[in-house]
Amino acid sequence: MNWEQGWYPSGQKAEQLMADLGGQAQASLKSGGLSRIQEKNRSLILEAALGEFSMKGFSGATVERIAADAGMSKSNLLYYFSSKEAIYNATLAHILEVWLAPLKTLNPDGEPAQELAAYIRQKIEMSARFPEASRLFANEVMQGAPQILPILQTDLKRLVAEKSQVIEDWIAAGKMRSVDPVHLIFTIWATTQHYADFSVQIKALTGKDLSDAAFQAETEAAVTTLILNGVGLSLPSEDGLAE
Amino acid sequence: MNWEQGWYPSGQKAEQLMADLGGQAQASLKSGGLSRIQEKNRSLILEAALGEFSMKGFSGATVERIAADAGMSKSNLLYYFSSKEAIYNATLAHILEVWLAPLKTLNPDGEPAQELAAYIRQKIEMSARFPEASRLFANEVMQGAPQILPILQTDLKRLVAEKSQVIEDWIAAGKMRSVDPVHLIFTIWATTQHYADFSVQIKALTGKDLSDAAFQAETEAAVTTLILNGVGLSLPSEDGLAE
DNA sequence: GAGGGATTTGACCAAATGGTCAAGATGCAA
DNA sequence: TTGCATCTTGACCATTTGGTCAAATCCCTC
Repeated sequence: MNWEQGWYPSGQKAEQLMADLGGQAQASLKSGGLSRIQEKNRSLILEAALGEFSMKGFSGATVERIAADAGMSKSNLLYYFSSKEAIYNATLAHILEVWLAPLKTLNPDGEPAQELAAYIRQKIEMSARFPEASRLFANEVMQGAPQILPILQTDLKRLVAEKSQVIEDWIAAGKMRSVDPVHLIFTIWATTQHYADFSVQIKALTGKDLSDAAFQAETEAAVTTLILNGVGLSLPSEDGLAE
Repeated sequence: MNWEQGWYPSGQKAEQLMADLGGQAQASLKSGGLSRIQEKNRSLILEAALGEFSMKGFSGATVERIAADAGMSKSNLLYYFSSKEAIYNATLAHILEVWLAPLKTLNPDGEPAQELAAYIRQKIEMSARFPEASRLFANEVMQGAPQILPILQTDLKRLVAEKSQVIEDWIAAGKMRSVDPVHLIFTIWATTQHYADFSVQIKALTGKDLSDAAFQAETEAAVTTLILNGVGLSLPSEDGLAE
């Protein structure tokens, strides 16, 4: 599979990618489950792989280093995952679900201001807690999404369409200013993920990043205010006074 | 220089990085200038390198491929640039100047709405015309900015501080809502660059990207409106009616 | 505690890749 | 044209790296 030269996925969908994760190393254990050792080692590997892939990208990461980080030999790692690409896919699948989860919670029956604020809060929380996941995802997409393009085109597209409709409905109901829902979603993604992906730059310029709780709160407030105002909304402040 | 393992820059500043670009391959030509052949080949190499580095990242790009894209042998390329790292640095320096230029045009004496709108327009224009530059920059920063961290900490920090002051002054003059200028700048960077860096995802979801003139216009309008409203401003619409 | 599958590893291999070098080709000034 | 510096390249080298394999060790069941 000619990865380096620009390999393109063969039509696999989210379910299949996810399945990679749960599948045993090589059809072991008569029962379908994973042994305790397998469970532990796979988890160690995925954690180490996330660190390496997010920091160096696919090409820059080495199997040897991932193995060392996971506390085992390269050979042993390749006993659990058949190739570097398999580790990468498993890592990607592992984070994708949790990464896209917040958008799913956008509730059509809620109030736009509350719902959008909650979404932004969750996304910033994700950027603060899982910056590596954000960078891995960014890396994958920037390289042309060779692995997850089909997922973007199907599952994510469906999700975005669904939530765009929610926003359209809010607009139609006169609950918020008329904006293109897709651009609104892109803006929220861009701003919130920026604080994870560019944390080094942010730290170079401000001296802080999202690992600082105060900075996280400040960021959340700034981004939330800006975007809510941007779509003609505002959040009731804590002491009950409109801003 | 142990790049792969996380090489960190030795305190070079923008001027030095820039100098790399203009310096001759190996102290040729009695006069300081570059020969016509040198000029042409360096330019071809930098163009090819931008394409490769932005698409594959530093590790993923190969000298051989860059040379092929530039229409010459690997050996010849290494006659003009002493190492892969040197090509990378030259490429980075080459784009950095133009990439940061728009912010410098923010005029303290202008009106906030006009000035910010113009800045956003320029940034989106950059993302549309030079998406590779955006991706190269994003890649570099995401990997920890090993080459340009000193520039971020000095030149860029100074520039951001200066322009933050401009925004503070606008706020103090009652010309716009009180916002944290740094977060505003980050938001503008994040949103505008997102359309370049994540163009594959955007195309997967919308069917278009900034290479489509109509989509570019639509994006510019959406982002400008959202951010200006976000800071309590609005642009007089073309037909003279307030929106 | 014996047997057998599961786990682990070091030795090894082939391909890719950054870089060197000497030799040849080309352009240019006198 | 001649001579010299510039330019170009193929052959070659050392290292890195993804992946294989057979042998050992561990773990669990009977």
